[in-house]
Amino acid sequence: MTQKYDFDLQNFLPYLLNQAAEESSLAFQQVYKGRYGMLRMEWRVLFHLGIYGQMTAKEIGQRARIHKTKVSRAVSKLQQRRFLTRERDEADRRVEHLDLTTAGRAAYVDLLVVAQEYDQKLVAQFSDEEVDLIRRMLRRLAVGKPA
Amino acid sequence: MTQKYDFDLQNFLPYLLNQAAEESSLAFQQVYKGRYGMLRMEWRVLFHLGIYGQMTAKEIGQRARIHKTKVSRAVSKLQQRRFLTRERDEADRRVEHLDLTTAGRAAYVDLLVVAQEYDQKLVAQFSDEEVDLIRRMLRRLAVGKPA
DNA sequence: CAGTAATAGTTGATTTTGTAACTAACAACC
DNA sequence: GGTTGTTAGTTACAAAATCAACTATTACTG
Repeated sequence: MTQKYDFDLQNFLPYLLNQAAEESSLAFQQVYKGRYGMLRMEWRVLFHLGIYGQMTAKEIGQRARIHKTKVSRAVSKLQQRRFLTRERDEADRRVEHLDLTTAGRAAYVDLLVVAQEYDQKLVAQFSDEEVDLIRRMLRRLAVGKPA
Repeated sequence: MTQKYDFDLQNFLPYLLNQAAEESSLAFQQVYKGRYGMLRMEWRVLFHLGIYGQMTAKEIGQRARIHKTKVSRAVSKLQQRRFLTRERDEADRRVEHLDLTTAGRAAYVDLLVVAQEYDQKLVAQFSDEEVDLIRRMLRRLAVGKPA
C-alpha cells in the first residue's frame, strides 16, 4: 500500500517551503525574541521602518503582505516599547506616519547585523548562482498567481 | 537615512522563504479546510499515514518535525472524524499504531490529486533544472545546521 | 527488585493569530 | 449639503499554537 500513488512530500513544494521557512526562521527568531521580546510581525514592521524610513501602517501592510490587524497590533507593541512614534497626518487625519525612535533604530541596527550574518551563513551553503536563482524563484512564488 | 545599511528584505532568505511558503500554502489550505475542515497539522498527519502507511505518533512527529502535542491533537481530530484508527501496541503499551480508515484513505486520495495538480502548477513556472535545484536547496535548508 | 530515570502520549493554561464587525475620517454623487 | 460609499486603523471574539505540567508505561541501576 505504501507509495501506491507515487507521491512524496519531499517533493511537494508547499511542504518543502514550509519546512525550510520554519527552520530558517528559527535561529533568527530566537534572537529578536530573546533580546527584545519581539514577535515575527514586530521585527518585520521594525525592519520596514528601519529600511524604508517613515511609513504608514497601510504601506507596511502592502509591502510585507501583512493583514492590517497584524500590522496594527505590531505597531501598538512597538510603540509601547518606545520603538516608534505615530504622528497623525493633518491633511488626512485617518492616516498615521510611523517612525522609529532612537531606541527603535538602535534595535533595528542591532538586529540588522544579526540578520546579515545569519543570512550569510545560510547562503554560504550554496554557490552564488544557486543563491541568485533561489531568490528569484522565491520572489516569484511569493507573488502568487501561478495559474 | 534610507538604505543606509544596504540591506534588503527581498534578499533575506528567511523572509523570502516565509513569504513564498505562506503564499504557496494558501490555495491548498483552502481545499483541505473547505472540503474536510482540516487544519494544516491534520493534513500533514493524514498525508504521512497515506504515504508511509501505519505509523506511531512519534514517528510522524520525527519525520514531519512537528511537536508531539500538535501531532496528538491532530490525531484526535482525525480519529473523531473517523479518518484513522489507533491500536495499542501490546509489546509496549505506551505506543499506538495509527492507520487510516477507508474514509481516511478516500480523503487522502482526494487531497492527493489536488496536491499533485497544484504542485504541477507551481512547478510549471520554472524549468526542470530549476525545480530540481530549488527542491534540493529547500531540503538542505529544512535540515538546518548551516553553521 | 525497589527506586529513579526515560519515553509515548495527553491535558490545561497562556499567548498569538485570524475573522469580522466596528469607529472615524474623507470622498463622491445627486 | 446630505446620503452613500471608501479608506485607515482598531477592537472584540473565536480559533489555534505554544509551553509546561501531567499520566501511564517501560527501562535502567544499584
